Amino acid sequence: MPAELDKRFDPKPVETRLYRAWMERGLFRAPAGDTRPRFSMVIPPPNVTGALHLGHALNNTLQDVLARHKRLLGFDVLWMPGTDHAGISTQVVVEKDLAKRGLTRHDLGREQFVDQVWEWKAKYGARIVEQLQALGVSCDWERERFTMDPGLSRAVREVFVRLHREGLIYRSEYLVSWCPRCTTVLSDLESPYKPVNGKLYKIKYALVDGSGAIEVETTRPETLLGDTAVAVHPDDERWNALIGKSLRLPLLGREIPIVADTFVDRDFGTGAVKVTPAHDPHDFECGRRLGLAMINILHPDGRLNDAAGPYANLDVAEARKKVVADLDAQGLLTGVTEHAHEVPHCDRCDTLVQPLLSEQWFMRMAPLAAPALAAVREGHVRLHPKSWENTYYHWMENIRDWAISRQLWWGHRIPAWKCAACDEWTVAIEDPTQCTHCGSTEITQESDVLDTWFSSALWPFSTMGWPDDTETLRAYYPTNVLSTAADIIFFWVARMIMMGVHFTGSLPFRDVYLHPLIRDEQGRKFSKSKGIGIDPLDVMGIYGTDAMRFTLTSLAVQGRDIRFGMQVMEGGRAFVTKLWNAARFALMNLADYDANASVGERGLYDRWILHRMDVAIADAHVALDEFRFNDAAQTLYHFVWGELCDWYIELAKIALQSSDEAQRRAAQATLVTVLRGALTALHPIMPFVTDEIAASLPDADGRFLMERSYPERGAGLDAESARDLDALVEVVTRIRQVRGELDLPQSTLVGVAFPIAATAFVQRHSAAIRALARTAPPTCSDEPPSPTASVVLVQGWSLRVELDDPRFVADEVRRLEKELLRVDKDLAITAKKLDNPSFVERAKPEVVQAEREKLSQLQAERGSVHERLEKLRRAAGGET
RNA sequence: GGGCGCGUAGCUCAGCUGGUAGAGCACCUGGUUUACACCCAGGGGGUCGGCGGUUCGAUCCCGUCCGCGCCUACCA
Repeated sequence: MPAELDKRFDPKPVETRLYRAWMERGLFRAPAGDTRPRFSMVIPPPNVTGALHLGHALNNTLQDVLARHKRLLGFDVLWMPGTDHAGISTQVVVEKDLAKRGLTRHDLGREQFVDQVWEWKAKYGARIVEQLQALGVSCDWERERFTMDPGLSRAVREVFVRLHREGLIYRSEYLVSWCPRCTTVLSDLESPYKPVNGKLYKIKYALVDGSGAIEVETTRPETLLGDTAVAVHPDDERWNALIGKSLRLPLLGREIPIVADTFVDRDFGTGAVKVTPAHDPHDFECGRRLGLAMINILHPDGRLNDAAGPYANLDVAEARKKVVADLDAQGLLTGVTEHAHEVPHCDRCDTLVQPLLSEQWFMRMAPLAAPALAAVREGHVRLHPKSWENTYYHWMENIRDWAISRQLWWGHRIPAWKCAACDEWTVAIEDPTQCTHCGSTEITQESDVLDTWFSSALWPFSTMGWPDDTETLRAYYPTNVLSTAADIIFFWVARMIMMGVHFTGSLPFRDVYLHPLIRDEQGRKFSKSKGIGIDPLDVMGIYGTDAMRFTLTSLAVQGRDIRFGMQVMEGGRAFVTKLWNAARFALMNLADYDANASVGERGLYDRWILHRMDVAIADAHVALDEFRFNDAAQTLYHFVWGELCDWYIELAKIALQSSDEAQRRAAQATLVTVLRGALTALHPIMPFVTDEIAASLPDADGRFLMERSYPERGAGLDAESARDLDALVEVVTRIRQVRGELDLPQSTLVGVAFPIAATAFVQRHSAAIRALARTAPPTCSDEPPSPTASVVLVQGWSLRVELDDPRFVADEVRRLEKELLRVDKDLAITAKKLDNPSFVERAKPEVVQAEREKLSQLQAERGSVHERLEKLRRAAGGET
């Protein structure tokens, strides 16, 4: 005796109950020891900074779809969960939190501050996990990892030490992007360009010998304090006579040379460039090439230092103002123009980035990039959509060394110790007690930590126990799929590939799925700082988790962003409700159903829906294999709504009320089979509602859907039966069209007459036609239609719909006229094609043949419509 | 400045290898039929951004222009 379902589905209590039950049953656990084929993924570890956003919801829904799908296919699945310490981001939020209490991290000191961050991590890391679980994700939570876990920290040290030993990690003075607010170096990736409306200042530099002056232009006039040359293009006839002469640096009076360098663009400004090697990336390169002095004019906090002479201790903005004023006063400022350009800002705190000279740890990338590039080129790693591969190639081919040190407190502290005696570095996995170079015990550890992405790059194997040769690693590494956002291809994906190849000898994953970016209704990128965004927890609260998951899945198209407004959720919710109600209908009709009794011969309609289900599930699986999540969702949606509910359930009602016990039982059994099949197929997308319904089906056995598998393929339908069903659908639809166009109410049953040739068809489907098209019992005769009949041509039969009311004649005339217009239009197009000799000659024969058939069909249709119309007009004319 | 992508019904978007355009929502009409008004049945609505080209035939291929977006870049 099946359970009853409530009139309405109430998601929340079901979600919490089921998730707990799944966990208790250990359904997400990856055993590592068994013999089934394996499928593994690592979660892109969310930052412990804050809360889950809609992008996470999308990405993790899609991963969960894959994980559950593979389980239903019989795979041993590991989906490895965890979180990321997110160096700068987390440090910044904790500092902001401290600032509310009027404290800075320096008030606490390093150790205490780091303790504070761990507290933050404990709190928000747990919250993130809760939110992921609310989404229903089936990660193996017993294996949850954090990038600063002891094991992962050991992996980080191991990698650092090995790379250092291989000469791939080195220290160097370099012009880095510096955030004066965070007082740390930023990678290129962490300092995005933003448009700024600046000014272009034209400044006059006088020649020392008094023979004239050169004008240069700059957007950052304060940097002239650090100028050590002015450069011109060697082939520039305006200036090359002056090369080698000296200029008097304005304000400070220093003598600087005029140098030649081809990096100068002769067409920009005056063709002469001031060179500030310590504060501009291009000038730095130029300075290196020419051996120019490098004068650093900045303190790490962004104020000017003593090298700036009278401008010392001003911050950059103040110094600029004063420099400009002083230049102007001395008549050296010869022009100011508006100048819009793009300037790097700190990705985390939006502060203007300053290029600054400093000693940093670097990682040599070119040797690592080569195999990673080849892996994608040769198709061993595939990006989906493929279009991202070009972006990947471009970046990898032009890869630069990676500045890996960060002047932060939160993160993996660099395992390098500096000797006070010999000034050498000792790099070691275990904390050393003395210098390996001179044996001195006067060593102190580097205070810098590693860029967050350093540990993220190891994630696929560090989470599985590397560098130990663990069972987990052997079983689940390399992983199969990585699903992530496209904007971190370089930050993360490329680096995982490089590190994976280098340290494990294997590519860390085969397929990389880049999910679409979610934007708001106006197409803006979601952003916490601008307050643009939708909280997935709100969405789940209002519409239910299944509805959100279904909606997100059906929006996940390859290569296109998603515009998300709350309104699109309605469709998902409606679908959940539809499924629920279909199940309610089934259960109402299964009260006396015995799951163990044998099922006799299934009816035509039963076999049809089983066949349709087979096709739908197969299509959905192909779509999933190709990461076409939207297609998978849509295929199943259409099957459930457009075929199961719209047609099969309506057809089944006939059998269910039938006095033929065998027919009734077959329909009951089919209903159970199809419903369970549909629920299973939808389970990866909508895990909660499907499991909830499945538990009340009469064949429930206490197992969850995930403990079962997809329905077996096979309940085939022969081609002839399929055509028979197509004909039925068309007949019913055509009758409904006539009814609809004449606005007949449901209560009006119309008479329908088929030609004698259709007798067998009518006998087979009489009950269905009556019920679905709301007709009187259909008859078969070849008599001409009565004056008040509407005639439609379907399946080659002239079908008469008796209207029994002269009032409808006018409507019918209008309907036929419209019909005639349509047929004539189609006829014209088809005829034109066939009249074209080159079409008949050159088009594929089967296409020509199809056109010919279409032509004759249309001609017959036209004849019938026309004849009918004439008759009606005559009849109408005769009456009035 | 380069590279990539997008522009299809009022809205949000599907349309794999070229053969007379689809869905959901919205809109209009009619509906309490053994689940579902978050529903059922029917309907209207598109020169597939513009212009050229290839082809018997182009939303789909090529060129170009217009309008968006993303990535990337050393014009100070």
